[in-house]
Amino acid sequence: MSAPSVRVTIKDVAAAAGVSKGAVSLAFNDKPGVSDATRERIFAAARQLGWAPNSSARSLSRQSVDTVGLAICRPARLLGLEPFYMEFVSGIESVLAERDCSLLLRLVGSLDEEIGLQERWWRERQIGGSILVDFHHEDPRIAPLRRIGLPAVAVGHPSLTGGFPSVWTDDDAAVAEAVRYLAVLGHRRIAHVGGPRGLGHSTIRTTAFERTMSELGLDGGPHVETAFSGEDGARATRSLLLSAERPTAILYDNDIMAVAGLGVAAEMGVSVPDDLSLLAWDDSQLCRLTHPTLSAMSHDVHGFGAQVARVLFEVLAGHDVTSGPVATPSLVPRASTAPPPS
Amino acid sequence: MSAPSVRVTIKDVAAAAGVSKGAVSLAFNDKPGVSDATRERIFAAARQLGWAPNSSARSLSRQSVDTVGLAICRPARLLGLEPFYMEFVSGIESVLAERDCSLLLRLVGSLDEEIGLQERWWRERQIGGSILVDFHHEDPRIAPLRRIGLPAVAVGHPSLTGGFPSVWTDDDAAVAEAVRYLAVLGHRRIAHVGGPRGLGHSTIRTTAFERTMSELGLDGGPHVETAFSGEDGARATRSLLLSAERPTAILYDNDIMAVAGLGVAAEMGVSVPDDLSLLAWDDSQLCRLTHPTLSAMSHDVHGFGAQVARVLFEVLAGHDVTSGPVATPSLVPRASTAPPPS
DNA sequence: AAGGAGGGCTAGACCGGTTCACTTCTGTGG
DNA sequence: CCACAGAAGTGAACCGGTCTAGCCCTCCTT
Repeated sequence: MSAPSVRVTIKDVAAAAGVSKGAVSLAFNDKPGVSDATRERIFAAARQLGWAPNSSARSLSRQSVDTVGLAICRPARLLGLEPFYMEFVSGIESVLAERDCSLLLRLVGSLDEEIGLQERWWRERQIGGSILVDFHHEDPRIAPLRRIGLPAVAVGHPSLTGGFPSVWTDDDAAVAEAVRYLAVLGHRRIAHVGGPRGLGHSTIRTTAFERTMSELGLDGGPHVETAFSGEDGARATRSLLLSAERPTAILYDNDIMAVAGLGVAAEMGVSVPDDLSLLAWDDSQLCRLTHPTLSAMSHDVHGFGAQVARVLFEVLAGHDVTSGPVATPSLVPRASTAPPPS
Repeated sequence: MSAPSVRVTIKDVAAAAGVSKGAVSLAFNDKPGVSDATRERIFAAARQLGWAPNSSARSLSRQSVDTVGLAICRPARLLGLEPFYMEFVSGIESVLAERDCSLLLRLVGSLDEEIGLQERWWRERQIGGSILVDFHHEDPRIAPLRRIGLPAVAVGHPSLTGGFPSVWTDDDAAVAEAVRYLAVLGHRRIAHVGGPRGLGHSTIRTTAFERTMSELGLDGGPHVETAFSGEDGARATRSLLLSAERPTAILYDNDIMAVAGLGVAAEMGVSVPDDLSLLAWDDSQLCRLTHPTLSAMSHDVHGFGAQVARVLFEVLAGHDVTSGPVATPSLVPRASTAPPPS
């Protein structure tokens, strides 16, 4: 009664259908060379035996794999908190699934570890290509991974991705929109709680922040670097609120830090949005659950992931790749932003 | 200059080292039959050619795969929010990585879709085994997956997992602890915001809640069913706070709903913890970021994932499996719980 | 009726490893 | 000096598919 542990192979199906292995292969790959009647007979036999082609054998002989890799390099405790990645992964998968492809996911502790992993994956032909995320300045992954010829698509601005075809969000424009919005509300002392300087998109956002501030004739607002954790966001907010030139608005680089900022404001008796406006990035459900609800720069992370996957398939198909930005994050005003106290 | 797209195989390495394919295989698998000197020569040749064994070829001839599957069935938007899964996955991977194993992750939309996926994975020999999560009552996955003989470990109480070896947390005991704690503080009207009834561990918690309440001689506190989303948590909290018999304490089944509950209390001018105590489940960083900080039932999710992976390896090795619970979640009191108003 | 085209199908090489039966060589005990 | 054990290494079969060259047949053309 237990599982028939006999391994059923293409040969068994062929025998059952009274044809050769080759015919079965043709039928299962939708290729011409078998009549409709035979094809049906083959499918029936396969169904009855519960056979599906062995994927190792298939990729061995096809010389190709239908798996793509994704390594994410952040401490797990942080990752769990950022809704971004799960949503991103689900976008990737929505496209992979259409093509019967799988995603090999790995959380790594450092970029060097990632380099080793990607190299191994590629050399062992475990993956057909990879998605590279979180680019740093002068990213150390670029040289070795290009050298081994790993087909990949990079998530990040082309200025960071060292020649890999890439997909990115126009953070520069989005930051500008965020800052201008706060300025229009009347804020003049605007602070920015950003990510670590090494991380490419953090730098882009920080630069955009400073540029926009000076374009608006506002003295460069204070900028604090963090590692994206909630604790960091709380610490940064606390120190900003205690500073002599206390800002009237704070722009955060993710939503978890903004939530933390809201907590700190409450703790210090600073009223949001009356005394202080907060603006989050990476809008997630979280921003709608707090009181007051958080205004945020929102974007379609699921669609972002899907687009990345689509471009990867272009790369794998050997097509000319269409690097390009996805839709720019746009402002969703909620209850955490208002004119500054007069 | 571009990547030397020549495929280097074991034959090339053998030639370079002046031995046969077999010798290279022995060397790379740490098997006796080659001298230390030869072994070194082989490694040197491999290193120089940048060779690593092709994983498809290897699993084809070994008749085994070093990949395990995990399908998670929840809407992506929800998933992103629950820190639980990322942390859980990272725990799984910490064990897989030690054994050079990979995780195939897929987000699915329904249990039926998962059944199809797991069957395909297994029949195509893409995975050597699987991790099954989120068991429902009379879970429809059990019968078909047992029938095809998929080696798997289940995450959930044995009463739910239909004979699959399993790992679980003792939610019953944890709920009892939570309720008793609130009772000791003096609360008598305690409410429970739980998950959907179909979901196994939700039912266990709900039952435990009701049992403990009656053991303590408290009239069965109101229980609300939700789908685990923040919006659900907000809605549930709102209706509880508006009810005639307004509870003085609420126990939530995850942390995101507790955060939402906190927002609703603030919005309605109900002071936490003075007028209302809140207790969260699945303690994450989030619980420390709000104001007030959230008391929670905390457990080591990373370790949970790791233990699940270890048991899966037992299963794969054909050993007798050691099903068993992991450490029971324990209460971490913070600022959201206090005695009820007198 | 001969020649050609093309559909349907098969045999067998091949993908890149692992493994097993077997050979060769070296040292060892009787 | 021979028998024998064990270590080192080889050659070929095998894993389960894909794919190409080629065979047979039917139908069409002239």
